[in-house]
Amino acid sequence: MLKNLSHTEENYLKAIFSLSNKSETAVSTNELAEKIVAKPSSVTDMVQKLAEKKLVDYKKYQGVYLTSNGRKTAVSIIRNHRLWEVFLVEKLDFKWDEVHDFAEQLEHIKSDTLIERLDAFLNFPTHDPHGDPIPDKNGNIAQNLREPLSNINIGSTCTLVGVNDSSSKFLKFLDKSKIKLGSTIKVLHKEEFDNSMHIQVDKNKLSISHQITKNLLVKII
Amino acid sequence: MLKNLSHTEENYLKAIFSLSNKSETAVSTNELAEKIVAKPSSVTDMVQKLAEKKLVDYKKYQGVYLTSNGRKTAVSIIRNHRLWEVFLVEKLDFKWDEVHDFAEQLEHIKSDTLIERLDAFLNFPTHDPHGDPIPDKNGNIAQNLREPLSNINIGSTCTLVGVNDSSSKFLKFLDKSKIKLGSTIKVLHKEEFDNSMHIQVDKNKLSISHQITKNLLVKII
DNA sequence: ACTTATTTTTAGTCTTGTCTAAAAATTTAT
DNA sequence: ATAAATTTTTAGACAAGACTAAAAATAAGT
Ligand SMILES: [Mn+2]
Ligand SMILES: [Mn+2]
Ligand SMILES: [Mn+2]
Ligand SMILES: [Mn+2]
Repeated sequence: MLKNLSHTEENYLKAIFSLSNKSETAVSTNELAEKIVAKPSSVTDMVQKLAEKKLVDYKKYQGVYLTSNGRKTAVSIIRNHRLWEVFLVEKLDFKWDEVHDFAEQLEHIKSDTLIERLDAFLNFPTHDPHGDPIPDKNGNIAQNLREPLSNINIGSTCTLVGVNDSSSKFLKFLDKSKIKLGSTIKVLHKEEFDNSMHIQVDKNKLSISHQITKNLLVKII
Repeated sequence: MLKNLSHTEENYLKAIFSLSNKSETAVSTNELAEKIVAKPSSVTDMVQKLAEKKLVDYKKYQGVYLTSNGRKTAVSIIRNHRLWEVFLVEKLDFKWDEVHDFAEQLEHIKSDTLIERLDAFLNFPTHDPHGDPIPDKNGNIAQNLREPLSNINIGSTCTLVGVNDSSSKFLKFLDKSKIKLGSTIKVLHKEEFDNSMHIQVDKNKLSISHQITKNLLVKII
């Protein structure tokens, strides 16, 4: 079913998947180049190659879409990535800000059965350490309804279920502030002029900038 | 300390290491080509590249030796390989004949701390599922004294501690014959004309060919 | 010692994935 | 509607890693 692709090809598919989730329109050469960190000319080359392999639909100057096969491949790699991240945090005691780069390598391990065994070993987790849903083996992704904390009204209470920014810096800041997945967050006050918020996280009260609230994904209780 | 090498370069170092353990002399281009499954001309190219990187000592027509750095790198990859094999067997319930190809990929994961965490998670195993010693983090390899069953005299009793052939076919044959690591083997009879042996393995008696006895590594009790 | 046979190296080519520079298409601005 | 700015594609080049064919060095056989 799924072809044998190079790490590079797989990374392109993953990047196209993630960009096409944001915009719903075709992914442009330029944005893909920025995501992959390569020149647009290189992207054009690769995209033409992926089109030949029927992994993307591509028309000159019109950007690129994943085909059904392309999407399946991308989702499978994301499944690998997130399961390995769970393994690294749950079993090897890494912190949630340490695992992404390892998973970036481990996601490319070619495995018929390995990833299913890993899934079972981890007790079929539904979310990775950053709150992102783990696609099931058929490629279905649970769509959790979640929105940035910045959208939440004063007085409402919600639970932290994810983050928009998985950078080590951001995650370490959250650790320091004792904000973690599952934390109960109550919006105490919203500052008009800079959109900062005063919130209560579990027992603690603190103020956080708009920059932060945009990147905290919550579910209203 | 250890450079960033391609999978290919690492595989060459591993191959040179394993061949130079057998022969004690320089590794020839031809035997390396056979091991790697590539043409001798390709091997010459790569060996010259590794020599530039000071990972091997190489003189035209004289074969190749690992430098201290080359050996360190090779041993580190072997450590990775064997630890991942333990993980796959102990934690993911794979059989000992199923893990080699996965480990062949996993051994190349670049990891400062990952492999040390894995080691701890597995409780610092000393041997892989095929009885091969796992190098410690400093690159020291326990030299277990072991010899082929074919060397053992009639009447002697020994323990199976390793195999010379880790192919799936051989390992499955051993499973079928209820011969496993740790089994007690007593040599009941040696057939002169074909060097086959009649042995007792734990409770069972059976006859096995020279082909088999050469590949069973034992320690006399 | 000389001739074969074998091993090893060189020379030249190919594929993958990248790059720069320049051309072409599209979009934006006047 | 035309010109200017931007995006995207093409053309040509390069490094890594492999290959084939041919040359050079070493080893074996008489
Ligand atoms: Mn990640
Ligand atoms: Mn990747
Ligand atoms: Mn192995
Ligand atoms: Mn390998």
